[in-house]
Amino acid sequence: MGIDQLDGRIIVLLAREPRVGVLEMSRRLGVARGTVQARLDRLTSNGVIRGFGPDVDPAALGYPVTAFATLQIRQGQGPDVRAHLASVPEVLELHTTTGTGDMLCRLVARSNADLQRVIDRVVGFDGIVRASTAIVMENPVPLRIIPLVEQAAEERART
Amino acid sequence: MGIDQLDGRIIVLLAREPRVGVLEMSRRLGVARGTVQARLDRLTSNGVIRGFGPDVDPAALGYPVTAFATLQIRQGQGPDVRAHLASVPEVLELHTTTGTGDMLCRLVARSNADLQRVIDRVVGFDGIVRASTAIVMENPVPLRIIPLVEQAAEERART
DNA sequence: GTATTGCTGAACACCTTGCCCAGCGAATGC
DNA sequence: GCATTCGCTGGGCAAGGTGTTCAGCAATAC
Repeated sequence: MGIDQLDGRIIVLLAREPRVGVLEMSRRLGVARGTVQARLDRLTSNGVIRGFGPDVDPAALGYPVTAFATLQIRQGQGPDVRAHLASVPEVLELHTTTGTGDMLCRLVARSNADLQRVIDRVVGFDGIVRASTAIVMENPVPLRIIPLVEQAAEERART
Repeated sequence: MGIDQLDGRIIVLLAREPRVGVLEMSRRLGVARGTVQARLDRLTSNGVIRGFGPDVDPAALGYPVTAFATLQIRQGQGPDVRAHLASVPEVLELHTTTGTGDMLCRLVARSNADLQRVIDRVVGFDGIVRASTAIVMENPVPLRIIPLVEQAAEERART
């Protein structure tokens, strides 16, 4: 487990310029093409790189409102609630957290008014006891991984 | 704004098999290659597709613990707190939410014990009044976009 | 000392990409 | 009604990348 410096540089380069090919990467990194290919194969089969899925902006799709909802679940209703939430397209993400029956989910909606509809659909399910919602106003740090990758590569280097 | 059915099929196909090229996509979708290229160009310049960055799994990097922290910020300290949090690699994401001075951030750590170190670093900053943390136990719905894309394409189709 | 592992540099055929073009149907504007 | 514009089609072209394999070599492990 873990990545070395070359792995780190590959991931960072890939994150900054996803369009570069293997050959171009090998040129930029100063290593052989086969090396980059082997590293990439290893990183993907390792599970370090899950995939290269397109990063879609919900706002551009017509869903500019994001919110986080904390749900309190009745004991034993977890599986049902999960299935219910998974069936709602506006639920982008769902986590179960510490504490009895607590879940945290990320929602999107077409507008603040539409958010009410989404929340009603989300909480309108037997097994959800209580819900509290926080609407996102700004996103100063969008989901990122580069700093963590660099730190992981650095720490490995000191070994 | 918005996407039509072909756009939706392109995004979904791309999300399921990110490695396919433009030519292969055109074959699978039954349209001309130039069409797929034009749509992709439009989707990326539209901002619907932000990029194709590698999807890195923090757990495989050695950070298997995820948590969400809600922070209460002292009035006027917002910008400073943002800069501080942005400088912490373990902060993967930061949102400001409704309510006075509230922020929500996603953290990762090497272990539960390490999480304490991360939290100390995060909250050890003037301007953060209070923090409450929820540790993620399970992730029944990982970050997803396909259902929303399909819904957006469907709704557009009915126009 | 020997085997193993990982990187290098090169070669090969194959295929995709990026770009161009003319034609055509449908929607739009006059 | 008629002309224009727009998007999709299907084709062609040169250029370059990909997937794969190979031998050589250095560092490491046994």
